[in-house]
Amino acid sequence: MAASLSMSVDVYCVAPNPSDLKRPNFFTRPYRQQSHKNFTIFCCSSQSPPKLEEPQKKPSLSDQLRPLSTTVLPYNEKTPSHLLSKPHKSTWINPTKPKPSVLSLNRQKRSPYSYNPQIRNLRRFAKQLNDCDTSSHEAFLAVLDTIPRPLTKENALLVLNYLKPWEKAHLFFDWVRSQNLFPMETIFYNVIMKSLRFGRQFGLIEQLANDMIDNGILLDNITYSTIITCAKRCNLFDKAVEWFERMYKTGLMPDEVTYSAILDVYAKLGKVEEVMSLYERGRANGWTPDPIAFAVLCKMFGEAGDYDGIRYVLQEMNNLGVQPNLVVYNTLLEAMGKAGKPGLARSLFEEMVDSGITPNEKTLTALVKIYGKARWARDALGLWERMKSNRWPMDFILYNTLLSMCADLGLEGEAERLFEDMKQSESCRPDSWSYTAMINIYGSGGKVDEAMELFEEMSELGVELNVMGCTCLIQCLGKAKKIDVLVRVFEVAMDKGIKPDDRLCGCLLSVVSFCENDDDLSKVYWCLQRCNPRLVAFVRSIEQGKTSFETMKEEFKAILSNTEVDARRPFCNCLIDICRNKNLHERAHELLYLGTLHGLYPGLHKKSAVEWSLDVRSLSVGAAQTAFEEWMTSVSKIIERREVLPELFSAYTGAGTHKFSQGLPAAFASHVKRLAAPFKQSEDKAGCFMATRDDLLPWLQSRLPSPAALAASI
DNA sequence: TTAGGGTTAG
Repeated sequence: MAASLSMSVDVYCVAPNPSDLKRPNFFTRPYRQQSHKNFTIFCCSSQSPPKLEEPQKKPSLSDQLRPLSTTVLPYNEKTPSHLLSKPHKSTWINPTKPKPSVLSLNRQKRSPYSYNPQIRNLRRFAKQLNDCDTSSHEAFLAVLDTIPRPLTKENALLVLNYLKPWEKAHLFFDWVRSQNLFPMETIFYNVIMKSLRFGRQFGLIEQLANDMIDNGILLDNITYSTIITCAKRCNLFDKAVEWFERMYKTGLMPDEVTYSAILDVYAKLGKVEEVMSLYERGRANGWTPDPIAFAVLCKMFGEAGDYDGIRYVLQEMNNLGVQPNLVVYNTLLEAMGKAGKPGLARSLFEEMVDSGITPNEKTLTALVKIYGKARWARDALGLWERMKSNRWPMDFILYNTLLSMCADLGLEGEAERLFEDMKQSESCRPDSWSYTAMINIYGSGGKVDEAMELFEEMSELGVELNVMGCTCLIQCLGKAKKIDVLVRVFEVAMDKGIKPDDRLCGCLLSVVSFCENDDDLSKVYWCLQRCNPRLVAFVRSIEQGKTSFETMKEEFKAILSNTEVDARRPFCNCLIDICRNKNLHERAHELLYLGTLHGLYPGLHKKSAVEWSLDVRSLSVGAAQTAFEEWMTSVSKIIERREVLPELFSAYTGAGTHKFSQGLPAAFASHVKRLAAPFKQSEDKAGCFMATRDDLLPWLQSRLPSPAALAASI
């Protein structure tokens, strides 16, 4: 035995499959910590960022899931007794001997059924039950009396299969059971459970499962997989795992359907290690996963944006000779999009079409989204042409995604044509998403009147306004300084019961940052007060300039903790802009420091031996100016300490072509010009400002080092 | 939905 395989393993583990050793190690990536130091963002020390609460986390569920090594797969009644002792102690397992089983390689067989001559009568009867009024128990019983006789097991099962919604199926199930005509076998429970799963009735399903146990009725793989997937759909992940464990404890081995169902449970919880552990144990057990299992893995790695993981899945499928089907391709495309690989998504799509698979709505939606995000106008429009010429399937989600793509790419004319197409169509009429996309397009193009026309049209046609549409419109009105109209839109939205979210607050806060007169400012504050009074109180306290740094730090942390992750950086950007507009430069620097401390600006500064660079693309104009000053102050300190400097310094603002660009390159250019800093726009790379060490040194040495002094010299 | 698992929208 090769030394590398002579390893001690826990009794529950199977010996490693050598092919698994080729897998890229995506579990042990180094955690990159944001470095910082009090009031100096770019001279690093190693203090940990203060922990912010994640508002969307549900620790109560996932925390209940104990590690797999101590729960799932420990043993069953068939496990040899010598393996059950002292599970904590390492035991040598010879890989050439049979491995402990984790799943059955044979799927559960379904019992064959023969043609039922009464099928037409039974279907007619089921339809009568489906049509009858459930609110009247008597009416239901009256129809039940007319059931074709004799009421055999096969007849009852057929009727149960046809009944919907779940309430009717459940009533019928109880009635059949009360008739005591034949024993209620497993299949009855399986059929009713599937119906209950449609209604997301996990409580009832669990009750029935316990009835089965109490009455000695066997739970099979179909029962368990239905219970597990119902729990999953109800977000009761702890219940899903609990039933999976119970299955092992009763000695029943899961087949691949149940196994991939539980893989999906762990995947949905983001428990990648547990999923991979199960997957590898299954593989070591001789399992060749089917496309559905691979789709689960793809989705999981896609959600994590883990490109190595996606590559691993592709490699595994290739090694095992498993051809991706349409769903796997769709999942892979989504995953490539989430991992930020538009080029690979495009090749994968072509590979799929070449292999003879026709894309469906989901495929095209995924791809349109990817091209839109990547701002690949030519590919997106080419795809649209192919959709039309090949008559590939379209639905309203695809239409709306196309509209959003047009918004991302600023394709106003194309969006107008699509929107008209939707209005003419029977099945894809514009809904609130479509109107929002159009408002977004007009709003980001500064076309206030067109955006407002759509807002009025929505009201006339009874299309529901949503918070996103409202935010886009307010943003556009704010930029156009139409504050009275903005307040009216806000009031209408509130009257319609729209719940303001953090994006809307961020949008109002940005309007605050560029309001020029007090009258307008008080109107916008009035709106913001209704959404987030704590934020208003915070801004007011900053503006007054009397709050201590420590107090501000604590309150800022509390506000961020209560803010959705995506809205945190915009909040901080706006707050910095507000401070700079009020000439509170010191406070702006403190806020940038706090934002960096909380990880809102990752990758702001990069160092190599030859070049140090500042990437301000995700910063507002005021925040970018503040970051630049802070950077230069840090470099000054490094000069004072006579440390080594690189030859080149660069600041990157981006080309400013994005629809949300606030003209950052131009604002940055005038800022460095005002400071007489030796940064020059690169001719090769738009939005990149370069300075050599030889130019920068004398300029910095002629300046005072403090940021406040730098700012004061503007 | 026709006894069990997987994929689409700011």
